[in-house]
Amino acid sequence: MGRPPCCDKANVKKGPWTPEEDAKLLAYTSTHGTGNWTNVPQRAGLKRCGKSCRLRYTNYLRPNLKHENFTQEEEDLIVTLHAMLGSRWSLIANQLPGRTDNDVKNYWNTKLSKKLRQRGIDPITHRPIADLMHSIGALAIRPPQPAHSPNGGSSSSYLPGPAALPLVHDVAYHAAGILEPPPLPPPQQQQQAVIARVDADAPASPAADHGQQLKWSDFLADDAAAAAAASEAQQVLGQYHHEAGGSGVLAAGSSSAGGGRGCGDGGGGDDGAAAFIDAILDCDKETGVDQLIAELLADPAYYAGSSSSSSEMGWGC
DNA sequence: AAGGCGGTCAACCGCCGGGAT
DNA sequence: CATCCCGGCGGTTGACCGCCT
Repeated sequence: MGRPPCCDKANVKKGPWTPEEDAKLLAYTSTHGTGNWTNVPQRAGLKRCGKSCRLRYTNYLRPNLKHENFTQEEEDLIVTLHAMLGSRWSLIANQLPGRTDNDVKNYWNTKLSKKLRQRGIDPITHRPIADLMHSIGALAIRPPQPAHSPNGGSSSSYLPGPAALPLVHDVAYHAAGILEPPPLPPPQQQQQAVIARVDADAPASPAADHGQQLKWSDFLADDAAAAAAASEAQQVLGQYHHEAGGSGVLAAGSSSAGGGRGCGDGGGGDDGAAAFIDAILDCDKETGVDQLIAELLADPAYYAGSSSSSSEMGWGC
């Protein structure tokens, strides 16, 4: 059962905001601050839904918002973070001062995803499209994967974390091996977090030459840049996980549609995946690379100068 | 000049997690 | 412990605009 409407839709104005409405909302927030949005329309004299007021404020009226075009550095950062986090627009926007999640989302959907596609990169997986086709062919002969979702509602929403970590390598466009989303490991193997390679013929990646299996830790240990980037994603996710209080925030794949968010009531698949994440985080702590993250995030040159930069890909303007 | 078309982006919708009661 | 309510999130929609034919 969904929630009832937050306001009486019959008496609520919809559509574009007028300057007068903006002025009222700004006047109210400047004197009373934000919060308790459900009461804001009444107190500010607006015939709007509280949600609409909040959205208008956070996406347009809020102080310190940037309204100019995205810079090359911001583009690079969005692509990098999207490769690591998927469509966690609020998380990505948090790394871009003055930008809102709506800004980032729109920019991605209208500009960046097309840029990537034009350059032969799948904007969802951040892998070369040609390699994707190859891996699709490999998947076609694999035995079917067990259903992850008990209600079948969001079977496409595998964890972005495990999927994204090797993609950090991919986003560096070093053509790491084609990796599939992590299979749900049996309990005795969860701590090992072993990922099977789909395509043994893929270009070299750490440990790629040494067998059909590799561990996340191999990536972390063998490539400092990838380790740092991966750890960065984990730290961001971990922080978000902490802030959000635990469950639910790690689910939903980068391309899941139709409200595939959250762990819901916690199917077995998500439990396994959560353990998988824990194993990665533990590994990260051991290597100590998480300390690098703050420095990397604080240094724009990391994004501009790393092999993952768009300049290397030539997709700058 | 006008209609079609695609791109952009503000706004809406439905769902979720978490705090309050 | 259960329920209600609020804020937040991501996906989607639709109005607007500029370009092209």
